[in-house]
Amino acid sequence: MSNPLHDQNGLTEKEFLQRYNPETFDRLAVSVDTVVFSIDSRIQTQNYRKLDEQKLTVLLVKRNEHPYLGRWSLPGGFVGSQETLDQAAQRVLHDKTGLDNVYIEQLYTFGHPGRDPRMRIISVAYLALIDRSQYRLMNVDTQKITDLSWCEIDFPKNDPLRLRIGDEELPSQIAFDHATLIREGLLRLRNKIDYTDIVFNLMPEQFTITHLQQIFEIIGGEKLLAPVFRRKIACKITPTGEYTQERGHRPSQLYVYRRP
Amino acid sequence: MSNPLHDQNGLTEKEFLQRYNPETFDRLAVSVDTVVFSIDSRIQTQNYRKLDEQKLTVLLVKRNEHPYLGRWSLPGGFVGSQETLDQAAQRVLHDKTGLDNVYIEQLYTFGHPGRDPRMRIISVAYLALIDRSQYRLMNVDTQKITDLSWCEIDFPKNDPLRLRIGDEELPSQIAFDHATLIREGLLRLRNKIDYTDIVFNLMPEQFTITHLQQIFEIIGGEKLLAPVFRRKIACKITPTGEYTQERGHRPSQLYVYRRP
DNA sequence: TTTGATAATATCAACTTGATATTATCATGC
DNA sequence: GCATGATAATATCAAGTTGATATTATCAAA
Repeated sequence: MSNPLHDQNGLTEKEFLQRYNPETFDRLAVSVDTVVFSIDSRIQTQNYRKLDEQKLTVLLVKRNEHPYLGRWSLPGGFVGSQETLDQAAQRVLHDKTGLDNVYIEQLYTFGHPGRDPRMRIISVAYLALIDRSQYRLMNVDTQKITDLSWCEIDFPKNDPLRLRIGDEELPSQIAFDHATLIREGLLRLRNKIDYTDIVFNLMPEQFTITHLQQIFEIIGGEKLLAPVFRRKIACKITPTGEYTQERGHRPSQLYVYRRP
Repeated sequence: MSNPLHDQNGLTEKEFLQRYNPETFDRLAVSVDTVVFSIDSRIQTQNYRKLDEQKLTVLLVKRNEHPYLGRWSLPGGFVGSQETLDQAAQRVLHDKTGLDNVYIEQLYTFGHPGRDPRMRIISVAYLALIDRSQYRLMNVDTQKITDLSWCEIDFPKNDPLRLRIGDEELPSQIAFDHATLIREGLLRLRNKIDYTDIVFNLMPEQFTITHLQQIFEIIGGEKLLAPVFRRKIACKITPTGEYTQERGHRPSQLYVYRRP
């Protein structure tokens, strides 16, 4: 729909657009990088008892290309010319990790000149949350990526962020400014866990209240009182009537998320 | 600092970067658009009494170029190749409106293809808050802008957003997707007013509690109870001992923001 | 049946909140 | 002077929420 008005060069909007030359601006690229969190629910059996330790993890890929060849980075890629930013984030996840149809939300846009040695690259960071048990990781892009790994996170309140893969501490090994992106993602998650329901994107279909509380504690970075937690969460979950089959103590009931 | 490792083409990072051609990606631009809010404290005298009505306003500019020639838009511009996004937002404000050294925070990045008819333009939106009495607006860029104006906002809770300049209702007259940007800025402000101190960026040095409460009500979109509000705000402000000189009723004390 | 583990609920004082009522201080006008 | 009408500021208080600890429940093993 062309605007009937003419500008200072006597052009209508239609004429203006036909002559518009995009090359007049500096060369620059836009990428999306995704900070994917999930819970590692590792079950250890000690004596006759089951001990399960929950870990918050973030998904990293090992780069097989310059720059930062051989380093760990977040899964990312350039924004295609015909896709929205949300679509770009979903596509990048699909192309690099095999994950589909994941909960995402835009996190922050990082644009410091020099954050990428190739050229000016502005990165729109996305936060993604998945329940690991419902997804299967795959290294789709073996040309550019040699490895995928869940990286364990330690982030107690008022303490610095620590990242670990196996026995290797790696904040300093992380490519680009991606350690900052992970930190921002964690702070967003810590902030929103109290006034939204996003945490349930990390949970399996059924879960116990104790399990849920542990995840609140890991993300919040501090211990909570069980009766207080139960009161707060009660309105968001529905009991199933089923119970866990753990041994050596009273079984705990399984709940499901109750959508508002 | 070159990486000693070689990639699949046998190149070091240094060699890779020397041969890197940025032209392999689609043409695309990044802009910043700023949503500047301020309070219009208009003072009307009726009979012997002073009535002051507060209005929340957003700064708009009237475009003197295609596209959307003659329409109102947010002040915006392209990101320079050597500046950070925050610097770009501050520069754009300076270049288009004469405002300097303003409180800003990144809001959201809008990248829908087709949001700009010229080409793919990804816009990093910024939220800015100013105390109008401390700044002077200026139309610096008369080439591209014919007018600057504060646009009045009405946004009661659970109701749609309404915008007005003088007697003209203008949501539909706003260029690009800028009505959406304004709405997102308002929702951010409404959300953060309760758990941060950003509202004081809108306030003059000294203010009364009633004045502050009115601003909370406008931004929150709902009425508040005075004693409850006073209790909540008490820890954030310091009484000055000075009082307003209003006539016809008990004078109200002036307060200043107490930084934490 | 005792022990030791975790789950789940009960109890309760301290604190916070929403709401209304009361008191304070001014200018006006009879 | 004193009643009036306006807004500022505080008082009061019941109801609700929170933090914390104590108690009870249910299981398996020894």
